[in-house]
Amino acid sequence: MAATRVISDFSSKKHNHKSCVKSAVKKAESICIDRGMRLTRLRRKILELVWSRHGPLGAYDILQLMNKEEGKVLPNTVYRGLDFLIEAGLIHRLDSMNAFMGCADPVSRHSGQFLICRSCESAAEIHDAGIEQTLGRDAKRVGFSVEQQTIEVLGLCPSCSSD
Amino acid sequence: MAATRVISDFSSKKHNHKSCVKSAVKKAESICIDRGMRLTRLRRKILELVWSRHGPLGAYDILQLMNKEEGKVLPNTVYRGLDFLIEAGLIHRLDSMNAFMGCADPVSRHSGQFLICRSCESAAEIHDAGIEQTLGRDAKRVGFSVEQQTIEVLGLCPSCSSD
DNA sequence: TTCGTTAGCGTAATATCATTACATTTTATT
DNA sequence: AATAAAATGTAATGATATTACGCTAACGAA
Repeated sequence: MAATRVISDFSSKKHNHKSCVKSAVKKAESICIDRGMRLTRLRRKILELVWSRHGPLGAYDILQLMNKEEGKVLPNTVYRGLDFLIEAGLIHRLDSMNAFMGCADPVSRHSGQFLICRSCESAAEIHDAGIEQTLGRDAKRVGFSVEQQTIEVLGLCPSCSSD
Repeated sequence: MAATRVISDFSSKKHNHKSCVKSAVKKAESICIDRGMRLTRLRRKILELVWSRHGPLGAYDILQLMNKEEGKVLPNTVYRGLDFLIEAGLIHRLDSMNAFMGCADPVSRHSGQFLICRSCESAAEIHDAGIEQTLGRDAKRVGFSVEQQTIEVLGLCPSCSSD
């Protein structure tokens, strides 16, 4: 049986965050080159901002940050950037909270499986291939052809549930 | 291994829809009585409208229908009704499409597992207890306490994929 | 029954999230 | 350099959801 992987855990205080933003951008650059996609300045900036939170971030939060760090930017611009990044598999969208989060494993395309803390609004991404397969099998049984799976589990993260 | 149940399938042309709305309301009434919840006229009306579509329906669609069939109603009223119905387990919210759908099995509380057709925007609800358990186990492994699971699979329903 | 409390609803305003349409600029290609 | 395609600028608007506050109806206790 395939093991469940933790793609990105709830962010701990001791991890070096700056370096993980950097690493995400580096991965993104190499992926985009490989695939002939253009990681422009704007797109890279948005990716950095998403990663800077190390957790779900709303489009308008990003907009605010952009306006602070770049010149004036309108919503549309942010959404375009986000669309690109999603398309490239560099970030995921969390439907249940209208937010976006960097993907720590953008090389292997996968469905999003998230544990979302309702208290601190942090999130962890996991990947359980078994679930993906089972869901695929279930869908097939009713003649449904799967294009994308979204799994979002709401609850309390370790640190919030110990409070 | 627990079997996967189809809670509500993609709606077929030959099923008697009127009777299934009726049955949903009847179930809802008995559930609310049992639990000491009040299924008011407004709430029942909203439940009927949700069921009348036999598929995901947006809050503002419901609002329009309310305005047609009842007097003037404002968004707030609809959302309050929807919140109640969700709370009672009588409908589910589909986060990926900002829509609401009646639950055909409101007696047994369960997480929502949906197959959503991107073409005709219909949806089927299934319940695979195995997935629910597995996800729970995965969460436990990282110390996450689950309160709610949402699974939304996007793709093509049988009739749309044969086109 | 009456009183006090709570739950439900009416109403308006506003917050939040996302897209459309079209002009302009940049980049890649020839 | 000329052209086409992709990316971005800009404004307006659309779609979804919540807050705040006041009134009324229902419910339980005295």
